[in-house]
Amino acid sequence: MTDSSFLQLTRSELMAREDDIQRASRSLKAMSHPLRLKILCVLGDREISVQDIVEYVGTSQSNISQHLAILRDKEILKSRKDANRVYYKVGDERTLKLIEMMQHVFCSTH
Amino acid sequence: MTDSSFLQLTRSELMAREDDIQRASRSLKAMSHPLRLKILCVLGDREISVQDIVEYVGTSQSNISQHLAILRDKEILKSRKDANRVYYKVGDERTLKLIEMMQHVFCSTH
DNA sequence: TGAACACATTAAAGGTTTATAATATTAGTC
DNA sequence: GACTAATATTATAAACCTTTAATGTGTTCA
Repeated sequence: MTDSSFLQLTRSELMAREDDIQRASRSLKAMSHPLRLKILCVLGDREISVQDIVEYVGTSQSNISQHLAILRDKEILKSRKDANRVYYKVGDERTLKLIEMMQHVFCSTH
Repeated sequence: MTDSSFLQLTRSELMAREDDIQRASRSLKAMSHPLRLKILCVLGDREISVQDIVEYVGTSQSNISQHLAILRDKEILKSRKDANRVYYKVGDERTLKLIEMMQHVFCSTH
């Protein structure tokens, strides 16, 4: 091993980096399931109800609900309850940017 | 369901979209394991040998080799053999951009 | 040629994730 | 209060992923 910026890090900087890795990989893992990625693409910057997500994405209500729970737990999505329905949207601006970047990298229509 | 850009898509556009989703989620899944993400971060835009990756990342040679194989299979990394050693680097510019974007979203030092 | 190095492959045990089906909860309507 | 609609939860079996340990392959160098 010759030389690296890694070798110049203090112990606490290394641990922060380790934390970032753990947090990032948890989030990415949450996003990397085909149905969950489809949910994110369908959402974009819109807010959509569970039943509409079910129709767009095309699987059972129970299945969608579990995938939404995973995305909510990892704070990738936020939900809001209005009367009978629950509406979901992407949690913050940076996550939305990341989704756009992913579309840019992976989608044929770009 | 009220209205959506999705409803205006032709069948073949929908299938292209489905393909994008499958391809993207396979790639993201490959990137979302903590060790593999760490490999990507360590690499950045450099080209590094397997043994150096082992030292930076900190697990067994066999384990690193298996994770590298996954990243290579999914075309996230490219490898080049020089004499005794194998060097890895990120496969293309867009993937590199995506990694930078991820760091921007997830790393405390940004 | 043989020893040592760098890397890849394989097998197996353990853990995690997923879809499905069944059931529960909460809110609105009659 | 009973009924329906919308969403969440739970249990479970199957599929999948990960690490470890052992072994294999190719390359250098004495």
